[in-house]
Amino acid sequence: MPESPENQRKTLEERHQMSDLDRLRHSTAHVLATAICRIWPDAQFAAGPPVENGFYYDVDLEHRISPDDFEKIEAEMKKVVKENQVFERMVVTRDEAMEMAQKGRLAAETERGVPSQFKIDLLKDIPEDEEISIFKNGEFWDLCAGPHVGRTGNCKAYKLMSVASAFYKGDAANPQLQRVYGTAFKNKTELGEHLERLEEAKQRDHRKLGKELDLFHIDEAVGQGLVLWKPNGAVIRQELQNFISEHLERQGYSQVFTPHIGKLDLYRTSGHFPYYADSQFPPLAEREAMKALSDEGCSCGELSNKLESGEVAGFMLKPMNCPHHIKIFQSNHHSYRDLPVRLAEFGTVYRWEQSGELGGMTRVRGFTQDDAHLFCTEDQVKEEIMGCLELVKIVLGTLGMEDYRVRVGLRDPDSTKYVGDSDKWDRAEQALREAASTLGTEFAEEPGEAAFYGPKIDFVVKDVIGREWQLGTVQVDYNLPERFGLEYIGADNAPHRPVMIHRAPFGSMERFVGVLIEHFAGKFPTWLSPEQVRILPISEKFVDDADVVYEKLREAGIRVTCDKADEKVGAKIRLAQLDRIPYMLIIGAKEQESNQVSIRHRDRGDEGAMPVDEFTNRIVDEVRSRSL
RNA sequence: GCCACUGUAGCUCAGGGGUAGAGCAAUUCACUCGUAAUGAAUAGGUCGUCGGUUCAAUUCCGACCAGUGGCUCCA
Repeated sequence: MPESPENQRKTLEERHQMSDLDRLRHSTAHVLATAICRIWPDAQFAAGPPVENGFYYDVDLEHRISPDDFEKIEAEMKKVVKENQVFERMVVTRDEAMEMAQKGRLAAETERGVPSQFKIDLLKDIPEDEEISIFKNGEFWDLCAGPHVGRTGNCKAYKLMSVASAFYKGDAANPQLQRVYGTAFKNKTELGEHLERLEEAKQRDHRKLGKELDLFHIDEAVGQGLVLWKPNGAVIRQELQNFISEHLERQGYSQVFTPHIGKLDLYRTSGHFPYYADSQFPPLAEREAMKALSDEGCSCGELSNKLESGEVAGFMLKPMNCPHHIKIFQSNHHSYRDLPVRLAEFGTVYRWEQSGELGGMTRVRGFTQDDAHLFCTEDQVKEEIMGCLELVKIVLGTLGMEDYRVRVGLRDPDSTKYVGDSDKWDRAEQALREAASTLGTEFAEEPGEAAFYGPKIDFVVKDVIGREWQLGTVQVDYNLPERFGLEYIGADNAPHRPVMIHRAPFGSMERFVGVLIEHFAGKFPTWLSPEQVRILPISEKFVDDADVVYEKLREAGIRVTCDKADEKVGAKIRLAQLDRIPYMLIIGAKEQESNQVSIRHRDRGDEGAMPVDEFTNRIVDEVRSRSL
């Protein structure tokens, strides 16, 4: 997500409000720097702030730090901590600070032949009226606004986590530094708990579970970021789509289907080509045009120019569904009485994400949005948005995802990059605000976060590693109706321009299911479980009885299998547990005699025996009500 | 796209200049079993791809592809 508060300069006052834990982490960053500088005296340090769960320090260094070095660095840090150096604040003038930096004395233990280059640069960024301070711990002096803990001895529970690279000041034009991440806590117990949480999080990583539970596969031969939904994953997706579709029907949506490609001209009209060409798959040129051009000896570069200028016709994999839906809307005349028109589609789109950004199902190159476009009058905007939010609320509520953040993205008052007149914006922003306040959840208004074509509401959830993912979104759009010249006839018998609303409660099926896997740690509620019941006959003698039960459940529409393997029941249970199957039905001599099944639930354990019909009713009910 | 690390059996991983090894899974056989692993046998791999160095490369080097952690980006 784009927010990067650490890049924004904090005022001294803000810094002094730093929490005790952040203070400790920041001091630990200095301890880290001290250690690195003892081991590699040529180290040039940039910034070393506290971050969520820890801290980092950016350093430029000949030696490439690897995790193998951590032991050595931590050992040196331990010495610094043991020395129990006092963190001493010293106020200096700008000139004095600059002199130290020139001598290489900053972020170092001695003067060096080379200047402390990044510190010089950072010094230049300090506002004229701000006090400049140096923090010293032992011989390690650093340009630093603080604040710090009293002594290095306070930093006793820390661990280096990873080393990565980062552009200096987050600008891709700047050189890359080595960023050493660490975590630090008040004491070893809290550190241990944190590390344990991380370990648990790793266990529920959707990439790991996706493989173990056979949900999806990404194959090199198919392509990066292109998800293959395996049978188990497809069940989950289909159930979710059915669930949404039910609610779409209730809310008066019409479902449509559209192709995966469209003519370049369509995207010229929408403004996506060639303006956003970098984030799209390259265009598909028509075969005859390609042949004619290659006969002329036209190069690839020329071809792409011709595609761009429109001299050569071509198609594009759709990066979004809007233009197709717009064309459906435009294929009829519309009276104000028809509005709102709500067109919904599970539409697959393709975007050329940078390769380094791809990962699992949460960031992919082809994905299916649970998309819809609403065409309505200005007056209907608020009500329609409320309808959209209602849907998001139902969806997240049904899945027990209560831990989300709502962002209302408004326009940046200073900017002129927005389309549409400001009256409309004011009204739309107000409508969003009012709609959001009906959610019953706190929401944050974020000026500047609006799209250029309209304000929006986003739902953001955190994954297990603490990364935030935008899922559902509701966006008002003034741009596309304008570009495509959309119209409806009003009560005054004159043409009017409708407002368009984009909305996707899940965002994308891929990302949503990825987040859902982690949310449930693979233990999907029964209605979503690919396999809802597994029958476990105790021995070969009972497979006939198992078959009878199997047929009954199948007829009731339950996804059931029977484990006829030549194994002990303990082993079968273990397997079923690992597969996160909600219900195990055990059938042996006892059950045969009493004509019952013994039920074991993956979390609740042995639930005793009951007649098959009773169990069937129970589970059918559980599935129908989509209970958690 | 950038930096770093990684790529060995279906999965998890060990090994290492002289054409490869474990556990689980798979297959077969025996056992007919009561709430998280019965035992035995068998089979399974151009060691990511392509080049280079070498008498010899899976091992060393390079490029590419892919994954992971970050950075940048995300209409």
